Amino acid sequence: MANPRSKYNTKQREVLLEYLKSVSGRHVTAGDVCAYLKEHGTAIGQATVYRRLESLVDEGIVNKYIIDANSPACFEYIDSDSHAEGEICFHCKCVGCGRLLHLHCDELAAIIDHLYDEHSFRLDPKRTVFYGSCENCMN
Amino acid sequence: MANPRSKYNTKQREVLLEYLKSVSGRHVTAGDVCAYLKEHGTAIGQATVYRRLESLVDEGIVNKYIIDANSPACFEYIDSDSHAEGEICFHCKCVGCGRLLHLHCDELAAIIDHLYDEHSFRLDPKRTVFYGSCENCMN
DNA sequence: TTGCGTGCAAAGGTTTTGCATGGCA
DNA sequence: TGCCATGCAAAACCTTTGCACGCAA
Repeated sequence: MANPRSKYNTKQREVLLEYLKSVSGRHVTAGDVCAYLKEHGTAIGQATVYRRLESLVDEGIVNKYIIDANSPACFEYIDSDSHAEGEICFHCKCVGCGRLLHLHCDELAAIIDHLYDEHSFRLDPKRTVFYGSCENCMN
Repeated sequence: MANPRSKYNTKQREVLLEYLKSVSGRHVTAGDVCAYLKEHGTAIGQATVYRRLESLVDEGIVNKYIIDANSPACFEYIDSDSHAEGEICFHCKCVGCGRLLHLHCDELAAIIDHLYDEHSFRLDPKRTVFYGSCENCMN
């Protein structure tokens, strides 16, 4: 977990950021990035993908989500719009089928305040995943 | 992510649970378990450790914590005290000091209904851990 | 020119899986 | 007796690292 803050503005960094912006709102894994870029003739070495991704996280331009010990980490470009509005994304993981739901919900966001005010706990939505069953998997 | 709910009560399961109880309050990794049991002449195959650990999580007897993508998962026995009849218990894990808070709170319980009614997601509080910072570690 | 950035391949570490054997109920 | 559980080893998986070369400033 070093701190590979980027000092140069390389083509690879640009391509990567471009792609992340183009899928803004969705979560992608390092593998997704590699696959997509390869298919589009702008391939980047996977080591570089991981290194730049990490540095973008350090720079606060990209968010990193850890869903599960055995799922790859997810990355998401932080839209300056939704960032300004302070929009918070919650993650629900179905233990049945593995599906991941992304929720933007004010009512859920309220629990952050509740936890803070009533329980002196500052919830970090980036690290927190709700586990349960999705529509199709509950029975 | 299969569902290896245990149906038999084997010696291995007992040994594992025994150990987890003995370190109740601390969290241990699968590797810790293997190492400890080997040193104490009650070795269990590592595959079994992983399988039983997962089933104990399914049974709600043990919690699983994912602190970081590249750290091994942590497990912790859930004390039956905080397990009061039918009461719903939420777990908050401080990423700073590792402290684990058990919360019994109706307002939090309400999010289960909310997720179910509005988002068609059935939250499993036994599997879900809230990550963030506790009173002492936020700054 | 100076170092950081890149790419390849290989290593690393955790967790899962295949398969034959053993054990609970 | 019928399954489930176990154990070993090997595989799978994501991610990091070593090293030589390339490139930004």
